Amino acid sequence: MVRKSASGRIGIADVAVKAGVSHATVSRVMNGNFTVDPEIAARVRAAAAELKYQPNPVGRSLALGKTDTIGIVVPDLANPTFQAILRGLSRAAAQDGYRVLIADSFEVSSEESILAGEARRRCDGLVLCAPRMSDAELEEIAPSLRPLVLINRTTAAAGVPSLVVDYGQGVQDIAEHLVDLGHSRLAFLAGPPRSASNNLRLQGLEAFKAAHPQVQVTMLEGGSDFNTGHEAVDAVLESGATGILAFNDLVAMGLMSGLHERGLDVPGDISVTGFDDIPFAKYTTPALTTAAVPITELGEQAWHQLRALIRNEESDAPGSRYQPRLEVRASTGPAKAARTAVHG
Amino acid sequence: MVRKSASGRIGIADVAVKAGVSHATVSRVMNGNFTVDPEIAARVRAAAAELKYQPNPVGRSLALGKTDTIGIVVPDLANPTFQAILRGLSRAAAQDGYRVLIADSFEVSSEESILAGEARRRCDGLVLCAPRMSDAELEEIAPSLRPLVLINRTTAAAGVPSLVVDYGQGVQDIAEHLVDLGHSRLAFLAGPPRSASNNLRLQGLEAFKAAHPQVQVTMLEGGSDFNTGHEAVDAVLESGATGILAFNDLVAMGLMSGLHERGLDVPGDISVTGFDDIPFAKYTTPALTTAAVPITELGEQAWHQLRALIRNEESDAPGSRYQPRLEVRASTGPAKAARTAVHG
DNA sequence: CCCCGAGCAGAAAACGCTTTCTTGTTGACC
DNA sequence: GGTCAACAAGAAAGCGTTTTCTGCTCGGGG
Repeated sequence: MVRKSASGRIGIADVAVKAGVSHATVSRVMNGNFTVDPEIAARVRAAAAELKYQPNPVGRSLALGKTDTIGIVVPDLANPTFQAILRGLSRAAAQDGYRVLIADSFEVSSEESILAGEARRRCDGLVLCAPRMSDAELEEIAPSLRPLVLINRTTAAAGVPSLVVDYGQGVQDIAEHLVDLGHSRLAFLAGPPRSASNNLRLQGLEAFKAAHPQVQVTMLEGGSDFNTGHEAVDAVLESGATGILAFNDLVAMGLMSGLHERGLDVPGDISVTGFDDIPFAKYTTPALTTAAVPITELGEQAWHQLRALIRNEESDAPGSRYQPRLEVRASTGPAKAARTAVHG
Repeated sequence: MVRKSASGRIGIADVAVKAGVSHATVSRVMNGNFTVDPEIAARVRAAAAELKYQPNPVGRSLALGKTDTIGIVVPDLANPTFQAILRGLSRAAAQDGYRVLIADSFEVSSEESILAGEARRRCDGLVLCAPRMSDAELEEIAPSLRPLVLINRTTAAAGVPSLVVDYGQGVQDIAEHLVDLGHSRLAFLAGPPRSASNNLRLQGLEAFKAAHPQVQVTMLEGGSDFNTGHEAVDAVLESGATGILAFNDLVAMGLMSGLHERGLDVPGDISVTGFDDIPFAKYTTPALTTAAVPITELGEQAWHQLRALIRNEESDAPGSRYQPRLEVRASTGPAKAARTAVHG
């Protein structure tokens, strides 16, 4: 009848009693300390096995000052981009014996720093994913969150590496591709206003416009999901553009679906591009031209940076920059003769 | 110069010293215990604020015997179904102040029980999502994992509620729908062999076949992702079926993409159905007919069941059963005249 | 034969918090 | 004015580990 007095669970004390040794010896055996007599060690191991003893990680964490857990804060777990990052992070961390705790801020930027703080205190490190908070706030709380790795955001705070995707370059590549196909009237379906990655895209487009003054680029309000694209059909048609750069693949899919409902052909009438190259992009009809971001790898790299920070506090990791790769598929094609605004 | 001797972080002791009171009093104040003189409480609060004191959750967890964290074990974080469950679970748990720790078994069923045990020990409860392990193994470890909630799996072990989706009924509904459209030759693109939900679908199809002996139903090997569907085009065409039930929406999308490449029209030549109604299903071209599973709600309900278990150990929650809802869209249509096997 | 170092295991402190137990003070009631 | 209840705050005991410190025993060398 194995039973622990208080908690109901069996602890190190039970094993110690059963093996007729002290707590300390049990601990030593469980941690592979070789300064224990082999015969006693065997007895302890036998007792532990018989009682199905499993060390309590909370007690262990308190004594060791580490939890073998990292946290990740994302603005929206429904977004495939963040899901992919989470997946890459989780997989990489698991290989080193770390688990991941997730915190979803639901795009409420005011909650972000509290959430991040709470998560950080339970973990050995934190990944802050595309935070929506202001630069000032980020810089202020960053030091208290270290070891910290940023994704798609940078900060002036010291010792905080960032992994950023060069959305500006990516969007320029896409625009160039459309121009090469003969499109001279483009439109950009923007993303969430607070998103740093959206700003990078806008900067990229400014650079593009400067280099191609003859191309007309219309800016349209937007968001980051299907509906944004689906509901933007009217605005897109009114713009008269023949080449549409959607904020991401989801928006592009929503847009294509809306265009299809109106009886318009992609890319015959209008060319559409996405961004991210989520797995679905290859299987839309027509397959989506997009800029591929090695997003799972980003999560993986985030772990590697964080691991370096956790292991030796002073590895001032530099962070790195990822170049999207243009992925030309069937949703873009040669421009028709110049169109004028079309309704419904 | 605020600095804690050992850990570098400031603890309850620092606040106590600064406020000129004992540790106990600080703890009482921080936990809203009203048996403290208001004036002293104010002093403590001021000290805590000035030092930016934040209680260490690990110490707290050890003392209280709870972590305010729950775990979820999924077979594959890349699967949109599990992502949606995770999202619903995380959101619901967050509203009650709980966080979630994720564990991905990467479809390695032998790792599952170890992973589950480790996760459970760090948490107050566990959600086991479509576990791939055997019934025997599940029943054996279930008691040690309680409070435990199962998703898409049941067990004879006591006090373990399950949330299951009636995939059998769903697949029958879809098949009926195709028959109503005049299809008499169907094919089922199966999912992963170890998946319990796949078995439920197969049982549903058996029931369907019994009720409709005149309908021919071909079984095809499969999987759960895009590629499965894309690579199944040949097998599908050889089967001569005009109505295809894909294991899930991903497989259906892969299949539609493959059919499109072969120049076949959906639903003109072949009708295709999915399962799950992931957000993408509405935006494929043609929009996908599928069986909608309230998957995010499933995650939410999982939390509610788990919460009941955590709060009063003896609330023997019954678990519940979810009925998929047929969602007819544009990927299914009237059958053409009977086709014979077509190649290439 | 005695002393000292090495080696091994138990005792105890530490990790940071909560909570019970204890003590000292105050106020009320007889 | 004395006794006792009520109460507020400090002391200390946990929670389950790890790890340092201490002490004991044994073997070897002087």
